[in-house]
Amino acid sequence: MAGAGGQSSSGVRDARRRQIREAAVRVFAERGYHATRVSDIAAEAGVAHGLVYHYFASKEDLLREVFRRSWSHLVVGLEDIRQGPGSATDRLARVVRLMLGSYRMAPELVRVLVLEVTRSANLRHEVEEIRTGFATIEALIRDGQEAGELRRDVSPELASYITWGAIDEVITAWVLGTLPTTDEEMSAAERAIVAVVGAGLAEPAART
Amino acid sequence: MAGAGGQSSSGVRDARRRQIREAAVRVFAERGYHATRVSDIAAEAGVAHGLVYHYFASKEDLLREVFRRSWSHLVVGLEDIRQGPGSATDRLARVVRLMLGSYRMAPELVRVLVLEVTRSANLRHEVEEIRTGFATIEALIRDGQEAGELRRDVSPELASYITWGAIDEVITAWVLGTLPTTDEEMSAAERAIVAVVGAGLAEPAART
Amino acid sequence: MAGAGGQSSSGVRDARRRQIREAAVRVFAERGYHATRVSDIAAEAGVAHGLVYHYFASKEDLLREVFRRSWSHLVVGLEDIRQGPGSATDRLARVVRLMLGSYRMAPELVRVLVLEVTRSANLRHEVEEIRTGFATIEALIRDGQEAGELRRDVSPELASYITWGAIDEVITAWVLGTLPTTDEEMSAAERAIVAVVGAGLAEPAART
Amino acid sequence: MAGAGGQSSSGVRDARRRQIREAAVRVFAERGYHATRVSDIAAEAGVAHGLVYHYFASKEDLLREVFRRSWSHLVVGLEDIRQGPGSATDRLARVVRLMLGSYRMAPELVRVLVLEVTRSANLRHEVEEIRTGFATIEALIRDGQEAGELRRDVSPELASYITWGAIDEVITAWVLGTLPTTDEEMSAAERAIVAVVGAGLAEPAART
DNA sequence: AATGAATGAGTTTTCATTCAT
DNA sequence: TATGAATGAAAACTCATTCAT
Repeated sequence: MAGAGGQSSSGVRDARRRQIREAAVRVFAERGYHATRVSDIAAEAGVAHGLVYHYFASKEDLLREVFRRSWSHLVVGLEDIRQGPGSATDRLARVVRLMLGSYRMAPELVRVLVLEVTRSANLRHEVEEIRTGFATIEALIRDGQEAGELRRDVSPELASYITWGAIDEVITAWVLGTLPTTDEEMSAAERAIVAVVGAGLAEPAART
Repeated sequence: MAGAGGQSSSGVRDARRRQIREAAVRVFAERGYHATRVSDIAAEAGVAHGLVYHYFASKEDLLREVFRRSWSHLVVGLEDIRQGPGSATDRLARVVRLMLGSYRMAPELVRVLVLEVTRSANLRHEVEEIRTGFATIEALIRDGQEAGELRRDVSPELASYITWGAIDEVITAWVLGTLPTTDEEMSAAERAIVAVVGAGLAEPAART
Repeated sequence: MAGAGGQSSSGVRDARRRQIREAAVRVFAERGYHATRVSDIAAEAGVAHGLVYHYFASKEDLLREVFRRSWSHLVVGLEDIRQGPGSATDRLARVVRLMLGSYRMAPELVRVLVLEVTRSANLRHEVEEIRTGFATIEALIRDGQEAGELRRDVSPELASYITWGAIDEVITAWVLGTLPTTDEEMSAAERAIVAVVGAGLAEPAART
Repeated sequence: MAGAGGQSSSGVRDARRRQIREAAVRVFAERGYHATRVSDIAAEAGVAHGLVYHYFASKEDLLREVFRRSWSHLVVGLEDIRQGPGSATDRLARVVRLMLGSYRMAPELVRVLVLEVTRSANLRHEVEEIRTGFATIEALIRDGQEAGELRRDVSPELASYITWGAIDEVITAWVLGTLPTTDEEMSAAERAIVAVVGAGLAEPAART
């Protein structure tokens, strides 16, 4: 009984944490981190605002948690792609698809990641974690260079920033509404990034 | 004589405005817009905080002013490049140089533009103005496509976001300290962006 | 039980609101609305100043609330008198007694009403509500005229302003300390107003 | 020359004082004393706000000055009436006419006197001076009682407050716009006050 | 005398966080 | 676990007053 109780209450605990976390994502996305009040999050989650502090140490901790949860998910996906099959160009294309796809799946979450975490000066530590994502792309590009598929006159590090920047800018444009987000347009954006970055990083001899 | 007097007192006013604006840039860059107190700006400028309100209506107004001043400068530079001589690829290279160079000239200012204004949800109206910069790059790319220099299978609009994203990401990395900012490294970054975006947007037949 | 709980917690809320409202009355009366700081009110109520904003939207809102609460009480009393028995002169006397009596009961409150609300240009909307009180007196006087008890050569509207003015001036004098407020003196003032206004408004034929 | 110069500059000084004082009256009337900024007054007068402090010690001093200037004018008028010819009732009528007439002449000024000075808790000293006005009316009424014209069962002091209150309330209503201010209506109000207060204070035997 | 830039004390208001229940 | 009342630090902003020119 204690065990079951423990489990079930642990499950309840997790459900509550999740409920609050997801409410936070929506409100952060809507109003921005700084303009969001803890009571807004609580109201969105349908709980008393004091309860937020049972589950999270602070407002910043909540943002951090939102970030970690989703970011680690992305990082795993990127690592899978890097270790997976296909040419470097194919795998880069898959990276673009993963990143842009995550916006399609959870635009509000991505909005928070893009507008709040990535650019926040306070979340230096988290920004470090973002580097993990870059590092995976960087490794993927280095692999491609060593395999003779990708040009070697550009450092893998810089190449990863350029790739990431292209993706990030498009997502930001979707988030801010400066690029349309119909399925058609989103697919076109995906193809455009793949085409430009693919050609831009390809070994000259290998360019189509 | 009255005219001269008017000018000189106007000059004093302008000098003060500028003094406060430049102090604001430094403090915004150092601590971020939200974490900056008006009294920090006043202290940095060496004036009483009340004086800030003599010259600017509010803290947000100050940020807006900082943005407009510097942004319009950049926009003019971009437009000059677009209308200037050279192949589309040459002019794209000049765009990259202008943007990255502005960071070299005034890293704190660019930091504010990049981290605060560009991503701020409150400054929607200003974000609109940012589009002007994109539009110029877009026009430059369209010109290149029509001249047969640049590939036509990517819309000029998306191409401009990709280009901008590559530039923006590198500047952000400089600002956040995740990429080194020695002269050597900054030049390497410039060459990398020019190389990758240039090749990525080039008409296949024209690729070297 | 839930109901009782709801009631009691609502009762706690109401008690706090009341506690703060009554503290506000005392401090407004003591220092005047403009010179009163929200923190003064909080201190008088023995709570943190932030709590004031838990219960009232702003300092002005608090004044408005004080006004509405007490004014509506007076208006009800006036209306009761108007509809009650007795000659018009008797009922006018009762009106005087009600108004002056309210000062005896809650001099601080009346002081706020008289010095702050009634004369404030900002509370125009509330000044509208004050007209309701006048209107009741006006109706009472009109009734008296139609019954042949009161003179008809003075409009009921002007007569109500004159009556009200006599009452208001005496209360103001009490508030400002320019007339003594011993029981004896207050009764004398009441008799004086009743006598003068009564005779002044009486139908000539009916004058004693 | 020195003498002439002194005179003329003294005349200039007086003109400036007057210019600022009259501007202050208009702005106080428009926005109320507390809500009026010194710079508003300066702007209304068309001078720099620093200049206000060359002529007046403080904002409160300015209000005090406005009050004294006009109040002493009224007090002189009241005293003239008291010492003048006619029955007590006639002279009371003249008092009403003087007071109401002053509103016709300078409504903004009267508005300041009525809404700001008379009711201000800060201007205790000035409120004392107001008593002078009451005292004159009180003396006039006492004279009438001693001459057997006015009833003796009401103290002259209370009678003066009642008279004053009737006048004050009507002026306040004009100021706040709750009574119409056409010539016709203003004359009707004057007649009403004279009729009611006159009959109310008359010796019973003498009532018409 | 005149200007208006400069000062800074003072006030309202917000909101993250704590805590009694 | 859950509530929401209570706290108080912190920050933007105002404006009377001073003062250099």
